[in-house]
Amino acid sequence: MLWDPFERGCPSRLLLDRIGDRWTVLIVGALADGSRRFSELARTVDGISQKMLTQTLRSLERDGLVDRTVHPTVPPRVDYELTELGRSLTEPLAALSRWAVTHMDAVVDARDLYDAGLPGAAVGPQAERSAP
Amino acid sequence: MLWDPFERGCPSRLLLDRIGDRWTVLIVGALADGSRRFSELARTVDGISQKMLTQTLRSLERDGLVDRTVHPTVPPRVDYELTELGRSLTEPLAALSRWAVTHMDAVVDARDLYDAGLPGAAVGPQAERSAP
DNA sequence: CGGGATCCTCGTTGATACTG
DNA sequence: CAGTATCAACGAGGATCCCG
Repeated sequence: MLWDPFERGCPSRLLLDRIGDRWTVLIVGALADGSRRFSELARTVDGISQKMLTQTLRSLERDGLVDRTVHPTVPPRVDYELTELGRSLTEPLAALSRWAVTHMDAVVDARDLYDAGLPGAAVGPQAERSAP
Repeated sequence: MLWDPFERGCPSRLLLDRIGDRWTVLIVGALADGSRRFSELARTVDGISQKMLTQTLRSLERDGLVDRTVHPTVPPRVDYELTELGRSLTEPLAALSRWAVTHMDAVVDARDLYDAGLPGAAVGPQAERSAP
């Protein structure tokens, strides 16, 4: 079938939403180099609530990106690991993260420039005090 | 400076949010092969409201990813175009889109499997009808 | 045509508390 | 430890109207 994220109702747009999601990027990143426990993920992805962690992991599991393994020990222990499909997503997402980190400085500069330029608003030559 | 998206307050996490954003991916994708007018973008990115289009374009402009050119004609005409910085983001985002489109089928299958497996819930061997 | 400004409303998210 | 459940609330996002 033909998928097109530019189309309103297309499932691929929803999928794109999910994989570009704030937490997804970080969780998949945290799982990139091997299996991790629930609590490890919670610690690695700083600031995530258990709710969002659980919820996001469930989505990833449902979409076949993550395997969930429950060890019947006490206390309970649950391991999460990327599937083959999940590993194929690792590179694109890592590239995105790398872009953000690499170009953060440039973006900060651009913002400063933009914010500084707005108050004056007169970017072009002699735009001010022309009409009385 | 050292940027780390895994840290709670780090600006790079916010930046990652923005570039992974639903509309950003599509807008940058639409601008990937050249300058586009506002109305063209609105038509290309199916289902976006003018508010979100304007808002997202402003963010992209502020972050130095997009150039905005106003032609003083009547009726007005505004062109948007990726900057050098913006073009550097094109590939990572396109890769993400490609991943979504390419693996959509696999994800659909995984979902079907997951949804079908949940009702029974008994994945392991002989888990059912054990306790009366 | 390209927006700016408003209003309003869902949904996502985060705290909190309880369970196995 | 690893969730599930519930609740409150903030904010993203859509619809609408108006202006240059």
